[in-house]
Amino acid sequence: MSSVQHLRNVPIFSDLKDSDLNIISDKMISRAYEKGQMILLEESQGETFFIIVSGAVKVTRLSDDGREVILAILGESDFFGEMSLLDGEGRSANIVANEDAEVLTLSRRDFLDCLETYPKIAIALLEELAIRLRKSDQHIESLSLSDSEHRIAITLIRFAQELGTIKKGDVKISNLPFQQDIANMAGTSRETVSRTLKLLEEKDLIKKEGKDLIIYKFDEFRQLFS
Amino acid sequence: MSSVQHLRNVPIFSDLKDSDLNIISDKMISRAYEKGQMILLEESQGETFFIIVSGAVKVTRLSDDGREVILAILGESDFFGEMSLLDGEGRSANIVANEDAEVLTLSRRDFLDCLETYPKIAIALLEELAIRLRKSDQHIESLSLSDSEHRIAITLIRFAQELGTIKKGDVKISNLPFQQDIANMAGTSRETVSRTLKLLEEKDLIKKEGKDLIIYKFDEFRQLFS
DNA sequence: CAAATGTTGTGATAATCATCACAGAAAGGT
DNA sequence: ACCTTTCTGTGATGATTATCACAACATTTG
Repeated sequence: MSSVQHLRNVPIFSDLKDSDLNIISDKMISRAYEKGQMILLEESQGETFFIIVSGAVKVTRLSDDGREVILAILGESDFFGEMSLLDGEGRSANIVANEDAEVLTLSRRDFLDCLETYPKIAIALLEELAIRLRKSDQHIESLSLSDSEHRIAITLIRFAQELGTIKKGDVKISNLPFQQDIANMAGTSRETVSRTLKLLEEKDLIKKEGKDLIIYKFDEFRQLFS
Repeated sequence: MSSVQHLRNVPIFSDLKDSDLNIISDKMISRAYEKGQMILLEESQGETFFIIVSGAVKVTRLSDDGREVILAILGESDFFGEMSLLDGEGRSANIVANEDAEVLTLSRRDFLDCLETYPKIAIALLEELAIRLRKSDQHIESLSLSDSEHRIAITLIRFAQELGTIKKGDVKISNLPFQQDIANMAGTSRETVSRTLKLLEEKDLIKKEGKDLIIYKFDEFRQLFS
């Protein structure tokens, strides 16, 4: 797929004419990262905007004692790097390739020019940030209340919404992240994730199938863990 | 203070000329709320943008079992309500007056017009949302890692940054929120907050003075809880 | 200024969950 | 196919912290 085709799939660019997309596309540089490779380091200066063409990355923060908190896992057509371009602060998070990943990058200068030239992009970006803020709020809520079973269930729901495919009310999450990553998102330990997944399976709410996970009756499941 | 004066203090409007501010100001309606009064209800349609002139509000989410999670406490010159205006989703949080509060409101229509007419506002708003997202990320981190002592300390740091006044390296938080509210932000219980504040005081890191709280050597304190 | 209401301090107890430890399973490399 | 590394399952144990219960203190209200 050409890089213009990719841009078209990115929500904040979807409103633009082909001619404008071409102009932007020409300014972008393609890069590839291997699984596990660090794409952006916390504390470094933020000078680039990234769009994911293929693969997935995780957005993390590291505590002083070296433990990792996963803020989000991003996939195809998601973008990142905009935050420090916008507010001028340093990076607030690390980005690591969670699988082999290919990205398009745009320089700070070109990105900000884009915002000025195409107010629609600015407004679309506002929408996107509003959505992310909403997700953060839900994340905060789930971490504040509730026991680990709820937190893990809510984390599964997040994955389902991002990566899941629906089939007659059930949702299948292909390539479920490792238990350690789920634990780092749910704010619990890897062992608790293991035990809880078993528990949910015994209650016939989910089913593990190799690398995939099926959530039965997704709507009811979501209801159950509100 | 006139309402134009207030607008001038709001970051997203601070770049505008007086003449433009006047135009916007004319479209705004002033409202007053008493302490404890609900300003916005979760799930209701979002049709209004609010700016706080005086007083304070808390942004909360309620879990199914009725417990309250406080996402933020906002004060003078802060604004809210923009999220559902931007992404069209329903409200994601409740807003309650935390003390008697006076606000200026702008309708959905006028707010969106503003964004189109003054691209600078859109960009300033992007900045503000980026800052909030950053704070949310920190909040998520603090809830994910760390024991209750850390979480409470970090909550105090957040208050200090929002409401505190510095005096020779110490920060004084006037009118510290109730322990129950601190607990709801830190994701812990009211009793644990009580015990932890005592503990921090015994360690000579903070001092309670009636309704106020002093954090000694704020920089070191922040270092300590990273 | 009493009474009522709201807020804080503190002990005792029990539940949840992190941690340690290790075995078994799966995936990846050569 | 074999070895190595990574990931998962599961028991035992102890630490942390929620919860209950109630007294003390503070603030508001009639």
